[in-house]
Amino acid sequence: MRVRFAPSPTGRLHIGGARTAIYNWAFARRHGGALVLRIDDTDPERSTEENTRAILSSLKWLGIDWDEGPEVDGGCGPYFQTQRTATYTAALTRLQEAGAVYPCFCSPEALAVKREAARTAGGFSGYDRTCCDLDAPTIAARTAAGKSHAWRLRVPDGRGDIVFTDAVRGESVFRADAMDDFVVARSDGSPTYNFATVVDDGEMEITHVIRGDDHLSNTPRQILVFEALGMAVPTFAHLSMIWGPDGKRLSKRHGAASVEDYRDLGYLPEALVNYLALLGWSLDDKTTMIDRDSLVANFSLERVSLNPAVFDAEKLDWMNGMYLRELSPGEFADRMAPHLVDAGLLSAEEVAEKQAWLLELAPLLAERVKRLDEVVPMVAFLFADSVTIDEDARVKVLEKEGAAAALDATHEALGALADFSPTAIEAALRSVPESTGIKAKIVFQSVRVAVTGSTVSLPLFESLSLLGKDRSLERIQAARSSLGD
RNA sequence: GGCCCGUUGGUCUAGCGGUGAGGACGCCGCCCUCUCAAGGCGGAAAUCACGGGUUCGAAUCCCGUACGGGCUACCA
Repeated sequence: MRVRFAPSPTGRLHIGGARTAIYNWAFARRHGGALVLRIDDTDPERSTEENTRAILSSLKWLGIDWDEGPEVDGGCGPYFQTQRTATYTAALTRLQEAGAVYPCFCSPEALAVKREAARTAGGFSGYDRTCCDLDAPTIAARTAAGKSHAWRLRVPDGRGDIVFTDAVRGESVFRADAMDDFVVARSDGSPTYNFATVVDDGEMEITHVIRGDDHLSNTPRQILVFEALGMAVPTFAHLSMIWGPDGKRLSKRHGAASVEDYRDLGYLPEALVNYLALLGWSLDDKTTMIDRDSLVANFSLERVSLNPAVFDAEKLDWMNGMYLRELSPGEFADRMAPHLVDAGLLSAEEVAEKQAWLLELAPLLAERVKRLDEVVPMVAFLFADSVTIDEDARVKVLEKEGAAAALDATHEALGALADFSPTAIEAALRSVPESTGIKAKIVFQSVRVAVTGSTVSLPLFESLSLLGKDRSLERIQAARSSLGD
């Protein structure tokens, strides 16, 4: 079995494209087939090399490897459509010789006018076959006169219904007479999408075309091309779209829409793959966490759902948190380090120097973070020279009865410690309520606010230990002084 | 306009003629607890879009309607 993923480099790898890639990949791996990566860059206006590079790197980041394509030689290259013009020309020649296509001299403007008219009149708005039966002399004369023409595929007269069995949707029927003679080659000779993909899918011996269902309506057209070319028609499988919360195709308008966006936000590739795999496919009635191997072992097109799925960022967050918590402290530290560096909290060298310290910090963060970018605000207090105390926290905690005395007592208890480990700190702090009679909650919260500036923070004892004795005492002292008397 | 696809709690889904319509996210409550989380337990939440059939029996099969989406380009 041979499948392909054929993104067009007109943008970054979209979340929907990523899911299509994952399904193709899983299908290929499941059946021991090959995944071909082909870059459909026939749109010169919008295709860029930068996008191509970004797409490849996103796929790699997701852990999707391909058997043939850019950077991986196979027998069917090249894998960029812009480098395959000779193939399309040859295919077009075959169609010309077979009389399966004809030149069309109609100008796009004239066609647009007719199309509009036909549409408002109600009914069929396809090409009206003006140039369908031009005789050779006419064609020669127009060409000699310098008139340019496109090539259109002639839908065979008497062609019955176009029927195919979609691997996820079942039997699909399209009436051939509702199909118009569409353009296969533009007047500049370049192939259109519906022609180039078919030629390539045929030449590359693709057996299963798994793609978004925005191509469902194109399928009968493409089948006509396969037939005209005398090539085997592959099995099609159309995946429904991924929507934003408003029921519209997911896009940047909804916020993050590309794989890169999600990477930068601190999602783990394994979480994104898991989430996407289950957005439109299910293993059974209860599996929500599925790793790569199980996905490959169980993926099937039959269990792909037909209806569009709304992308639920909250569920992705939850899932990402699950994966984050499965990481070892070392792995977590490695993954979060880039975010600390990006935020300017640490330099790359410091990351290396403070490995042990980061390893202690990691587990504290892992259980309260859903995205890696959330670590930045949580650890900011550890990097700042001093801390600005949240106004609300000051009023609700520090200015309350007993807070000042608690800070005094804490300062003294901690100051006496030689060992500034979390357990030693905990013992010291727990002794304060006993010796002073101040409620434990007030003691802990006062210290927390003094040291972190907020009523919400990482666990107190560990935070103090991570901060270090000197800086902890300084902050407690500073908070205490600010209270006066 | 024409052609095509889809419709189970707010969201992702299981279901493929007989179920108390199951699970997950989210939400609410309780427990745990130095805050926040994480974790554990429990709960609310679906007249299976609507209307007709078929059948002893329909979320499941058929038809229609509504709503949503896609295609209808010398875009992909």
